[in-house]
Amino acid sequence: MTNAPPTGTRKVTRKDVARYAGVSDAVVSYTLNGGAPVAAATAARVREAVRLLSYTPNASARALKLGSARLIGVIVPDSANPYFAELCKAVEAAAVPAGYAVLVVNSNDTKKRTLEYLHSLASRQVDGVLIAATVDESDVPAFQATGVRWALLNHSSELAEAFTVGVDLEAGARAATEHLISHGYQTIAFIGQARPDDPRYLGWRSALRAAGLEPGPTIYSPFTRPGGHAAGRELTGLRNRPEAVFVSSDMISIGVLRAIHEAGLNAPHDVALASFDGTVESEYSWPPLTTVRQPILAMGVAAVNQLIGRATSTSHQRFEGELVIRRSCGCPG
Amino acid sequence: MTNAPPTGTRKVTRKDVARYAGVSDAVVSYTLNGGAPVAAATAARVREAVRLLSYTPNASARALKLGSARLIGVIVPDSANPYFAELCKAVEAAAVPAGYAVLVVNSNDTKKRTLEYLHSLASRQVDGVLIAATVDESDVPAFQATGVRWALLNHSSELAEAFTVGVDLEAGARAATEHLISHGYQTIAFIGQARPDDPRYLGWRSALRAAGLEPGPTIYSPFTRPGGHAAGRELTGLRNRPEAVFVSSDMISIGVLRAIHEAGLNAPHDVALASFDGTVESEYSWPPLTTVRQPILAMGVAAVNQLIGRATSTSHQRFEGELVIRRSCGCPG
DNA sequence: ATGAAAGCGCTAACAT
DNA sequence: ATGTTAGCGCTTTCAT
Repeated sequence: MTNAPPTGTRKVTRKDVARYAGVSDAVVSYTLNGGAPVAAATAARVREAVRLLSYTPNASARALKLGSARLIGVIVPDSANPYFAELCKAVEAAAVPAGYAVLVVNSNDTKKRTLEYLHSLASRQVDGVLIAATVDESDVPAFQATGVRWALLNHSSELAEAFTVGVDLEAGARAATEHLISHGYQTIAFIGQARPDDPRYLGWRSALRAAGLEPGPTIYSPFTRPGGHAAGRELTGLRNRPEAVFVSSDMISIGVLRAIHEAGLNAPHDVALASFDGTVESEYSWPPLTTVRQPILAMGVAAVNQLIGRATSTSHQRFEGELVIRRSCGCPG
Repeated sequence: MTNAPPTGTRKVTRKDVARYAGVSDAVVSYTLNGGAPVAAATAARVREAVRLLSYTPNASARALKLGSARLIGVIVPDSANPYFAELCKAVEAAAVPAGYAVLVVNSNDTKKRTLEYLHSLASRQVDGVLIAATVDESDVPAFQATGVRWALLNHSSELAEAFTVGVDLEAGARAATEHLISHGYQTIAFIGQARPDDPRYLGWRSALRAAGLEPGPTIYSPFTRPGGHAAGRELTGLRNRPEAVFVSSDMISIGVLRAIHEAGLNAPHDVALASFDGTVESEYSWPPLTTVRQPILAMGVAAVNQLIGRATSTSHQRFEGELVIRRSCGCPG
């Protein structure tokens, strides 16, 4: 049993509606899209015909004529990652009310696929694409060459020739680390991209420095649960285990937490955590994570508006994260 | 700074390529789509022109001509729910290699939005839509009326006039409950949709009956983390707390686990759990969940094939879940 | 207020 | 092997 359209049923077009309502094709269009004034009685007849024939406008024809498919594309590394999943929903929440559909594709974090998808989206006459994948200056020319409007989502810094929206990673990391410091922990580790060009790393460093504390150990981790798990094992295996750790993402934290439990340790008692992102999972881990929540919805809305609305005046729109205190840092909460 | 296409640049069409390569429009089409044999030298010239002009075919025009946008739609209740997020990725994994893009929309579990989206997808000339939302017989006529091909994903039983794919929920629940029984637990509760038309409920019931055990308490929960949390509080508050519980989804389990921790209890020691779905999160909770893993990828592939390939002979394609043993049931694992 | 008709970019039937 | 052309369903300019 399959659901092919009943055989013999020709697709009903605008022309059928026009004939049925006794008007010209143009009037149907006017009635439906308000392109010109239509007499009330005529409009009613048209609408009735639409209903009766269950007419569905052909969006492809419309897109061809208009050069816009009322579609916006989103390129993410992994749509199943909760952070990106939430981001995509935010984009959808902003786009749908404005009459746009959202087409999400997975780059798996490869530049090659990102560019391929950008082309494929362009060919679909998208009105713009939001790129939430790792991107640097060297990618810009290729993006420009596609001719589509695009903007960078989840990008924390300015980028020449690009519109970007993202959270202030450094300030967030600093706030989280300061909170850890306020608990009195003397040695505070870092997990994530431990490089001086990573804003979270910088934030952690600067909070420590400001407090006159030596930086604790740094452990590299990709932004994945298994990556966090491995990093967590490294952490728990340390000869001088730090009292606390700033972790660069919730995803990583989830993995770290697993390693802590497996080692028979207790968080925050044996090692306290502060995390980053504020995804739902951070609320349901054990212990619940103290984390810097990104204003995901607001960022999605801003990005969509940049794409479909009039451009705002700034090239980079920076949002502030909000430290949400839960138990992993040692607070009673 | 915005990324509008450089002003004054007209979009390059097939005709430009043809002129540049010194051939007719048709030959460009033949070269690109293999509609007819083309001399090697000519083909090379065309391809060169394509490259030089960075020509991107207009998918809307193609879709209009062909009546197919090489697009498949997916309607889910919530794309940020890990189970559905993984399902969507599975669909994408099957669709993209076949040359189809995937457009995912959120119904928020309302019939109204499901139907609206079905229409909107139909108007976009999708080649089919996969519906992974709660659907019953009464919805079928309206779906049929849209004229699009559709199939039900995540639907565990037959449905007249529909093609469905889903896991054997009852068998899965039975296996999970049997495993709990094998641990020697005497009283085993149920959390989920505690109604005799829910296959998981039935599976739990029948395992208990077969073992000669009285059914433990049943607690209702929607398939969400907060729902599970509330159910978990109820569970931990019970005068005679059951020794174990079968939970209808990982999402719910995550919430239950939080309640267990908050009550100062220990799983599996104080209450053992077996769950359902096998999402990634089940592997990273504490304790990791013993759960019935659904073959998500295989189901996504099957559904896509049904939509775009030749129909298989069956109307319902049933998959078996696989019990994966972790710690929440009391196993050392 | 309504109609006629051009044309968006593409494919494919038909002709050569 | 290649060219010509009709037409997919729609919007919109220009007439009326």
